[in-house]
Amino acid sequence: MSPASAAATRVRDAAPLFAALGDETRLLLLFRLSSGGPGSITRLSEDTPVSRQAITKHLRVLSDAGLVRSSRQGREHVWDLEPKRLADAHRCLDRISRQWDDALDRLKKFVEE
Amino acid sequence: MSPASAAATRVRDAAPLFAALGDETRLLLLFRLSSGGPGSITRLSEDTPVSRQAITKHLRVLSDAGLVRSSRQGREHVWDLEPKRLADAHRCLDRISRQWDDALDRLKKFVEE
DNA sequence: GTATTATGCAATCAGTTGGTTGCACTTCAA
DNA sequence: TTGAAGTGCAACCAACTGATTGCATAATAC
Repeated sequence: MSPASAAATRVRDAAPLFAALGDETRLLLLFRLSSGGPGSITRLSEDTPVSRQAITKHLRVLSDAGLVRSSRQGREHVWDLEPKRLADAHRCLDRISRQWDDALDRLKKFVEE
Repeated sequence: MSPASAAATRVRDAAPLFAALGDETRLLLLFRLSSGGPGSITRLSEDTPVSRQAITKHLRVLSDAGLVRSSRQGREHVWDLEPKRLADAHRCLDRISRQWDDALDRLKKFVEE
């Protein structure tokens, strides 16, 4: 695969992920889940100033991005982090960080010349 | 600072960054800059299907997020990555990755119990 | 069974976003 | 100096987003 199309693939994977992470309420939800453990919609809504419906929508976005998942327990929907996709996301971030390192090195050398 | 407000601060920093990264065109621009070096708006527009004005707007978004900067050279505006902010972003990604690692560990232990 | 709780669905709304086009302005080169 | 090249600005547009409210539905508790 050419470098250009490799970048394109990487970008198609990463952009929706970043987009899902690019909202304060959603990030707070993720932090809430990662430190406080799983929770129902109602419980997750209690921590925030926005309505339950708004939280539902945000969970849907995170779910579409594969970052969380839900399981039905009685009348409750319990949401939690999705380990597999979370690991994917982590690798994705590392890869981009590494490429940025390379870019920083390039800039550094450029300045030194 | 309490854990909750620490998370809030982290989130306020990270969300706009992720939002800026959450678009294919902008990510491609960043990869283009990190692999191909600095370039004028016209040059950067040549690689993409969208108009020059669209690229200008995306560069503005990236600039607001502190990820790129421009310098005037004659009638051209030359854009390049912003090393300092890029390093900040890198650290931010690492911090979140680490927290996710912790969350994954927690999930793992939870499953094993 | 009936009230309560947890959730889903739909309509609505203002604001943002990603994109375009047209025109004006500055700078460079012949 | 005159035309071409590189940008900026402004208006405009369709689509998406984040959020709300009201009502319906399903499960639980008493």
